[in-house]
Amino acid sequence: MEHRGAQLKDSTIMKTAQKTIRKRKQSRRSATGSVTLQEVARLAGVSTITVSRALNDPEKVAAATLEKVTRAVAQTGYVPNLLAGGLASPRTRLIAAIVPAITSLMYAETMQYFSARLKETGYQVLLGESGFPVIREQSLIAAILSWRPDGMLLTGVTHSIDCRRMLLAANIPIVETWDLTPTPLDIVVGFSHERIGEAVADYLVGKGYRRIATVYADDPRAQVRERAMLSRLRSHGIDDVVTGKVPAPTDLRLGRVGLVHLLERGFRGGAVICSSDTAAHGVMIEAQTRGIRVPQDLAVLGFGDQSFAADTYPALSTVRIDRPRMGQLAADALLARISHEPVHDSVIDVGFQIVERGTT
Amino acid sequence: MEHRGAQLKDSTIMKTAQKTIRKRKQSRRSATGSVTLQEVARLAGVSTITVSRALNDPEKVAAATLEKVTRAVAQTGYVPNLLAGGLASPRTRLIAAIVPAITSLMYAETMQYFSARLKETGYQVLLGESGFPVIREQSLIAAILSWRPDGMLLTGVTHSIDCRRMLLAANIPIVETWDLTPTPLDIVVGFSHERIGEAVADYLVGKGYRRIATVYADDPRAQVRERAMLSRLRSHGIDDVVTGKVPAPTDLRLGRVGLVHLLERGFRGGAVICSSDTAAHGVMIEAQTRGIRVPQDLAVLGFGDQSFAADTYPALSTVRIDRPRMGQLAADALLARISHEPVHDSVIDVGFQIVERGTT
DNA sequence: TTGAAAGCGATACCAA
DNA sequence: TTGGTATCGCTTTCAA
Repeated sequence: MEHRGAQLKDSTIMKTAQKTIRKRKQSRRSATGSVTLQEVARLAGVSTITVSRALNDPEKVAAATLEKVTRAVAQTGYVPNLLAGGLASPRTRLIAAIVPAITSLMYAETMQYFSARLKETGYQVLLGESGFPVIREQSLIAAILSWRPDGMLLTGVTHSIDCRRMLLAANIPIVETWDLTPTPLDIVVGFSHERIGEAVADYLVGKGYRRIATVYADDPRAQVRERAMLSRLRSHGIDDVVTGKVPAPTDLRLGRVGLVHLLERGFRGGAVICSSDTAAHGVMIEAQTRGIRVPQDLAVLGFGDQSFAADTYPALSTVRIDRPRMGQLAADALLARISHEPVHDSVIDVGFQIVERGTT
Repeated sequence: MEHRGAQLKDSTIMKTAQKTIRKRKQSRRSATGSVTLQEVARLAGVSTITVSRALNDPEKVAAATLEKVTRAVAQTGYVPNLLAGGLASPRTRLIAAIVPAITSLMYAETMQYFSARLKETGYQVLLGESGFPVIREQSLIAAILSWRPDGMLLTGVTHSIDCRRMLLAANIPIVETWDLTPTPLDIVVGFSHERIGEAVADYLVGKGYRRIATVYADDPRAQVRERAMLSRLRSHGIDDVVTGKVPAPTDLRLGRVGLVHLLERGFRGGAVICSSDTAAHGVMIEAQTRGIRVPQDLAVLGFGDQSFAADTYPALSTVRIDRPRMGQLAADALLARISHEPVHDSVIDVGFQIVERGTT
């Protein structure tokens, strides 16, 4: 009996050992069917770690070895498994980004510049949409943190307590964008919506407008701009602003509807301020349809300075936000934090600029 | 000597064993600083695999156990590591998508519907931009395949030999979109650009237009539409079409410039066909600026039926593509393939529709 | 219904 | 410059 017991034990051990050896010796395709580092290593006649180095740190490998590895890689069509790499190392080469809606040109453009900058350095961007209104942010953040990104971009600076907790617990560099706050989670790259609201008010009053209306989206940042503007207008003695609210995200139709509502509520001429260029565009179309001349009868001011507006639409003044710069600075800030470079300023104001075209 | 050898061996084994035990017993924060399954398991007083099951297959776990696990998860703020999960299992819950440009509203909208559909089933979309013109597709595909996605969406049906090889080697479900082919890599969900070109030609001729011009983007699919249209127009006896080429992606400015060029080349009135609604929009703005009446003096036909055009812009006819449907069908097709459901048809034509508004 | 053990495919650390 | 070995955190397989 005892003998049998020992026999059994032995045979179990042997089986395991054999399995391991067989596995190592085979070096065939992995379970998933794709080529592994092992296979490349075997073909090149070196160890797996050497292949890894040849791929990630070519200068740390002898020229001859590099040559052999390169050939083996080409021959096998090896594609690294970044899941395994990310698991094994403290870097995943993944950056998460959360925007309200990718169909919003403003955010899409920012993402394009952000991604382009990161791609240069071998990072992949994982995109998440928080939607309007932002309700899913928490579960979205949890889902995206599951991929263990090396850094994260957020849109806006307002986050629920739970979100803040999760983000801080993740212990990764975070850059907030499209707004400004003296107390960022980590870094913030954006501009002040309050100052824009005030600047717009001053600008219009300076141009001599007294009869003013708004078409603003139901979006927290737009609301901040509107409130600041109304407040400043009041300090200029203007307190009969006709305000029109539309749901976010805005589109041409909402802009048109917005103007219709303003007219219904008795607004006649003056200036209309919109929360986006798209809405402003819609207002202009509706005005044109009704024979209201822009800018003679009605001035229109947008926000964003979209490419469709810049230098193309003849009669739309707007507030320019330098999106390429914001996207790139956000990427650079994250990269600096990731590589532990000193970050001089954790609050970066990219500013804004009122662009006057034909409408005001 | 033999004895010593045995001793040494033993002590080595013991050291390894001790290390392992220490590790197991500790169950502290992982190297990356985040909570692991181990920690949750220890707190819940169950094994790691039970926690895994409670999270992924709740119905395979006893109610009481589930309760304990749920509490432990909440208490620790556990966020699963999907890199580890994806590495360990044949599923990564990652789907790759490659589009020419995310700032192109057409593609952005398709992606939104595609992502939304996949998010419902717990998938994360990994987005890649191939750019205009498509040159980086191969390195992009390699980079994105490094994340071992469970499936992949491509825009268009034209891929280099090397790309096809890589894609087939990846051995994952693939859906090609925005075009049609009888020989898809796997599945194709799209529409025929040839048939659109022909339909547009027939439509215009049917409306009585003889003087025709084009503003088409330097984009392979747009070119197919244009060629098919020109060919069909020729068969209708129209062979003096004034063609204008602009770089992709189109924007309002390019539309305006496009019309300017047409006029410079002697085009006077008739109909202008554009490769996108955006370009068409630009043409209309330029026309308006020059006092050319649309549609009385000039008919304009776009492509895409963007939300900015649908029911909002009063005078733009267009070719409607059902993007929500295309995005969702693409997602459904991938999901079906991933779960090995029978796929009835690997070529899905979502069709198109010429929408007449005020311009033609 | 639950658990033990063996990987998944790469990188880090240390030694040679 | 190169390689051995031990992970990374999870799921799978198989056994209880």
